Formats: sequence, structure tokens, C-alpha cells
Amino acid sequence: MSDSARTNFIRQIIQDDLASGKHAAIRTRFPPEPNGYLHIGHAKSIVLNFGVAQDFGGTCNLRFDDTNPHKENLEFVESIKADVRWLGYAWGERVYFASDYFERLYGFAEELIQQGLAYVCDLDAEETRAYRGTLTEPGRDSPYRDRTVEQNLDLFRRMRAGEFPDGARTLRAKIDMASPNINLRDPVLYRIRHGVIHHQTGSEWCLYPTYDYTHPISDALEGITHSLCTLEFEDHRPLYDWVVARVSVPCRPRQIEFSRLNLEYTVMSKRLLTQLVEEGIVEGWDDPRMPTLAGLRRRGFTPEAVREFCARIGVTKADNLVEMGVLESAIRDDLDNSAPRAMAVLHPLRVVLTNLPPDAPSTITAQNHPKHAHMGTREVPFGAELCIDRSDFEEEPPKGFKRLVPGGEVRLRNAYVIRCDEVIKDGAGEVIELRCSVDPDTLGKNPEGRKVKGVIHWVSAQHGVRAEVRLYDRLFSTPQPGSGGSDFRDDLNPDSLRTLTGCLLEPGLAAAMPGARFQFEREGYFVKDGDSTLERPLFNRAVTLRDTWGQAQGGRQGQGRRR
RNA sequence: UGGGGCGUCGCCAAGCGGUAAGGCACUGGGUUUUGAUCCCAGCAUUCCCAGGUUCGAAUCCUGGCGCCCCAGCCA
Repeated sequence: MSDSARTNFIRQIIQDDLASGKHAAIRTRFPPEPNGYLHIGHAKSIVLNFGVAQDFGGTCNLRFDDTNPHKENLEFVESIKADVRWLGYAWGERVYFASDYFERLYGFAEELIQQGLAYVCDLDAEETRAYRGTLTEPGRDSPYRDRTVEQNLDLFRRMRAGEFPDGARTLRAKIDMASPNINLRDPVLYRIRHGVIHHQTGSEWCLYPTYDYTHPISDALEGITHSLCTLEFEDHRPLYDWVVARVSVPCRPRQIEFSRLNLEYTVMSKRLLTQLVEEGIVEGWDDPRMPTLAGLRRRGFTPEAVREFCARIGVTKADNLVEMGVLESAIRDDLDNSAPRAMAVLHPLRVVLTNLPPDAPSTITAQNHPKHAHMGTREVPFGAELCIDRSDFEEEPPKGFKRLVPGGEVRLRNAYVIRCDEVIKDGAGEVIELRCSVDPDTLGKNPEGRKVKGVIHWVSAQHGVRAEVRLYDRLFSTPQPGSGGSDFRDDLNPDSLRTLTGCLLEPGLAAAMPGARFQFEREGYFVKDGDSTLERPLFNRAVTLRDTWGQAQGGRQGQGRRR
């Protein structure tokens, strides 16, 4: 099913608006604040906004909501552009900044003042709060509420001119201090901020508009038809409508709210993600354990998989907590289809083939994909000395074990059936080598008269390439980190990263480009990390293969082989 | 206990008065030189609860219950 084939209540509204002729074309926007990196929750919004525009022949603007220069910077602006592009969307010429509208926003504020709908208030932050009342008690009018239009205009212009210090005055909308909706109790429209360098406007302004004032006007100026945002802004909609109805903007966009994404075993708030980065708990915004798009990308996720995930979770107004399994299945589905196969031994155990015929091939032909012949084949070096994974051999196997055991047979993937004749241990009793014999008549065919059930992967000990492999697991060990008022850092998963340094890869992998994704057969999907060097290839695990055996053995899905 | 929302399978989610889609997960079975993939089958007599309207209700009405959001000069 394609992304667009799935509908939701917002798409239905849009369809109706198009059908009824309310709109000839639709316009949406994705309005991130450049104060952090985009995460999978933003992807939901991006896919919605850009997807809807794409599917209904409209346009979607990228607009940076940059009204709070304290927290924002250029690095975030750039990362956001890169992430949206990576996700597969293009905004053409339509990249805007709310700060592009500062001058016009200011003009509309004077309009409001002229109409007696806004006033300059001298209350400080604390007093403003006190006057606002509480959830159950109405607020009280500010003593400055009844200034004349002339006074307000004069004061507001002097605010802009920089005559007053930070926090000394604000511009407020004159609505209703007794409103049961707190957002309507004379909300602040402008505040004074001296000395901050705004990444777009520099030090041109000492006056900054608030979100509630900026957003509706920005939408209207861009001719946005449907302004899609998350549920916590539902209470702000009356204010949005109030603003847009009272200033001379060209249209009145409709705000529609949907519920934000919550994902198990991670956090989605920018505050918390910023904390993980700043405290060095993760290695950066693109740490593969982060739910950021940069992190997912480095983890090996594809944009297709992220979009598919968004399509699978849907868009509604219901609070939700999506299981990790949904994300994992989306990337598995994509990579199963598109990733070439390779063999990589993560925990090498030496195997010596004692009776390899002299005419045995020095290289084995392997298919790059079991179902896609067009992906071709490759030659994998083969020889008498191999490495297999330690977990594929057990001296005392559990019931149902289908791999190598003393005296038992197993198929070497793409090669011969071998039998384990001898187990060699070191002084500490650790198995260090297996002596095996091959059945020479099993290359490319099944042995006669018996079935060999197990198949294990291998790499030639002489030709294999040493590599570092990073096994990532969920960042937190509880589904809802920090729930119940505890510190979310107490819920960190100590095993979220396991670094394996002595891995052995089939040699072809050394030449892979950074960002190339593979299925390491029987292990999972991996991506070549950009920090790889020629001497030391580095791979990140995106996700394990489904592992019904490991699960049955009591392991957790997603955990992978332990050793 | 003010205002705004939301409650359909373990998790998402269709459904829009005509007799409960789909995905993920899970459970069986088949194919398989990846314990993968793929295939096939199973998985809500019931939609937060209780009344009511109707020939017929997850859908309409009434009353409860539960959960989420709002008291930044953050967004």
C-alpha cells in the first residue's frame, strides 16, 4: 500500500474542502523551530504536511518558526533542511522564516493597537502571572489595560526603539481576562529582548513576537489553507482565529490538530533529547540510538522506511504509544527487499577443514539476494581455515539446537556440509578451534540419504577483513522513560551500545561506501558508518533479523545474539 | 473541582445507523542452503460503562467513568 493510499481525518477534511470548492488548491507548511534536530515525531508531521500537498496537488512550505533567538541557531536550521530533504521532500523556493515577517508583524501589531485590541502592559513576568488567575479562578485586568491608542502607539514604538529594558513592558492582546481559556486572558504578543543575536536578523530587533501572534499571521501571509499542528495547540485555536480575523491578512487558514507520536523505549521531547546530547549521554544528535532523523539515518534507516512507518501509525487525535516493533518491521521490510546479503562473523571461532579436497574452489559464488537475481552474485574467498560465530557452536546444545555440535553436521552457507570432529580448547577450557571435515559431495547440492538442517555463515580466516561492529539496542530499558516522575536518565539501558572490535567480514565489505546497507546473513541489517577507515571498517547495526529461535530461548526480540 | 480533547483486539487504526477493515505483535502449519524472507490459517458475538431512541446502534440521545492537555514575556 502506498503512503497516499491510507487516509485519515485530516485528508478527509482536505478532500471535502477541495470537493466543495472551498479551496481550489491546498497549501500546508512544516514549521519547525530551529532549536534542535528533527526527530521521528517531526517525521510524522513532515510526512503529513508534505504528503498531503503532494497527493492533492498542493504545495508545502518549509518555515522556520524563529521567534525565540535565545534557543535557536544556524546549525539547527541546516540540519533541519538536510533531514527534510533526506526524508524525500522538496520545498523548492518556498523556504521561509517567521523572521522574514518581523516588519509586517510589527505593522499588524500597530493595527491591533489602532483598533484598541492591543495594549502595552508594564507588569513584569511575575505580576502578569499573578493577574492571570488560575485554572479555576478568573484573572484580573491589568492596570495598564485602558491606556489610550496614542499612549499605546507611543509606548510600542519606543519599545521597538529600545528605550526599555528586557521584561519592562510587553504588548498584549486585549481579549478577556475572565475567559475560561487561559490563552485568551490578554496573551502577550511581544516581549523585549536586548543583546541577542538572531541568526537571521542579527541585532536588528530588540522586540520579538510570540508564537501565538506570529504563527497565525505567518500562515495567512503564506496563504496556508490548512495549518496542521499537534494537540497541545488546540486551546490556542481561538487565539489563532482571533488574530487572523483582526488584522489585514489576505486569508484565514484553518488550524487542525492531531496527536503527537509517542514511541516506546525512547523520549521525544526536545528538552530531553537536548539533555542527552549536552550531558554526553549519547555521542551527539546523530547518535544511532537517538530517535532523531540524523540518528536513524546513521543507524541505517532509509527514508522509505521512515515514511512507511509514518503511514502505518496513522494520524488521529487519540493519545498513542507506538511499539518499537512497528518501526523495526518497517525497516526490516525495506531492507529485506533492498539490501544485498553478505557474511560477517561477529564473534569469530576458528574452524579448520581437515580434508578439503585439493580441487576445492578457492572462491565460492554467492547470490547477493535470494529473491532478486538481478542483484547478481559475488565471489567469496574460501579455504581450509575459516571463522564461524561462537554462538553457532555448542558443546552442550539446548534442545532444538540446529547448529554445530561435536560430531554433528551443519551446512556452511553457500558451501559444503561439514562435520565437527574435534574440539580444541585452551588451558582455561575455552574452545579455541574446531577441526571439521567436509563432505566433498555437498557443494551446491544436498547430501544423499540424510538431511542437514542447520546452516551457518562463515568467513575465510585468511581473507576476512577485521572490522568494528556496533550493536545498538533501545536507549531506555522502560517503555516510558521518566514516567511516574522519576528521572528519565535512571531508565537508560546500559546495553544500548555494544562495540565489537574483532569481527571478521567477507573482504568485499571493506570497499563498501559509507552509508551502504547490507544484510549480514543470519545477523541483521547493517550500515557502513561514515567514520570507517580503510584499515578499520565500521558497521552499525540498524536492526536484527526476526529471531524466533532466540525468542523461544528467552531472548528479547531486537536484542540479537549475546555472547 | 474552569476550559479543551480523547476512549474500537496486547500496540496502532478503519468505521460516518444496516450487522467490527488493515498493519504490528502473537499462535499454528507449509516452503526454504539465512531458525530470515515468503505462503496459508487463527486471533474483538463486540466497540469505556449504564440507560434510552430505532426493525436495526461502535455509529444518534442522556448520564456516568477513565485518560491527556492548558496557569512561559517557550513553541
